[in-house]
Amino acid sequence: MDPLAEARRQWEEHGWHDAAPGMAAVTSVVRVQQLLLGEVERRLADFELTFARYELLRLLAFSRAGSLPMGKLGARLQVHPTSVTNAVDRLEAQGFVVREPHPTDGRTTLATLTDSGRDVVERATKVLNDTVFAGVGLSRRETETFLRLLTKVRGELEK
Amino acid sequence: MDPLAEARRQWEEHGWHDAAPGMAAVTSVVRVQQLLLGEVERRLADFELTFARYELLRLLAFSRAGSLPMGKLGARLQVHPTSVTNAVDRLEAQGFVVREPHPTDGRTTLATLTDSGRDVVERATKVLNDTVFAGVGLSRRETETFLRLLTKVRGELEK
DNA sequence: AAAGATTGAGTTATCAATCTTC
DNA sequence: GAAGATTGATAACTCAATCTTT
Repeated sequence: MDPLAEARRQWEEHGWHDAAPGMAAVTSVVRVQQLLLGEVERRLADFELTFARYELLRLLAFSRAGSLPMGKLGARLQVHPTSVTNAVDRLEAQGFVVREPHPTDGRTTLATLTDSGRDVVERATKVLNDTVFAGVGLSRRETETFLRLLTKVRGELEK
Repeated sequence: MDPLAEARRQWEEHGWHDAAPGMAAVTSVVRVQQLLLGEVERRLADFELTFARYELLRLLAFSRAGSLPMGKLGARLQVHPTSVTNAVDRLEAQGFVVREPHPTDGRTTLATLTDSGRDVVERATKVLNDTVFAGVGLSRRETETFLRLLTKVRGELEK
């Protein structure tokens, strides 16, 4: 018996008809995220990376100089400044990035990709692309619909 | 500029066409979960509950006697045994549940809802139903499609 | 030996407060 | 004073190891 279907059944049974689909959607998103993130992090474990640290490296690798201000990283990844500090601490200890002073603004510090960091992010991307991103269990058409709906929900919540 | 759209653009630009939609889907799910859970927990903060603890109380309130074995809770909520111990520790300190020995099996302990626990979960449910679950930014029809796709992804990942 | 639950160590995220530089 | 980043405290989750009962 599926716990989520059961929860929705209970919601209907209590007469909460207006809220039942939304409850099921929220609970499903939480569960699917847990499963997807788990799968991704299992793959990344070989590289001693979490998804958060992987995303940070990925972003640096996409940038022109392989280097971005801490604040910019937080804005693009949509995480708190503290999380960036934490992640960069860890990545620096692993030798994947280094901290450098900003050339003109003494307040900001730059996180810069090392050769080792560029190497690991390329290898990790290849693995994720092949094992997880290539197939999330939906057809191509379904995936696009799924994305459209996710984007719509996101739009509502971000404004 | 939307960070997620930008990420997908980069993926396509690097020729990772097969993986781009999946990457976007995974990243979107992670982000939407973060936003939805944030919204839910902001509402639950008034009751000093997290979503995990709310779900546990909700499950107990649905049960016949308002009482379930710790292990059963973990199975239904699909979380680790340690998480159940943690959550029940906290809920017990808050006076929302009590631990009781199982009548016949000396190994298992029961988590039992108190009157105060039943009261708080009913009030919290009303707030969540009205403020979050009632509208996740999708039409009724879109919500059902969204749910169908989430269930399909979940099915793939859970097997 | 296996099931049920807990403990303790290690990791990560969040929040308020702080420090430096603009 | 405000922006950028860090520190310290707290909370939550995961994992391996442990303890009790079956």
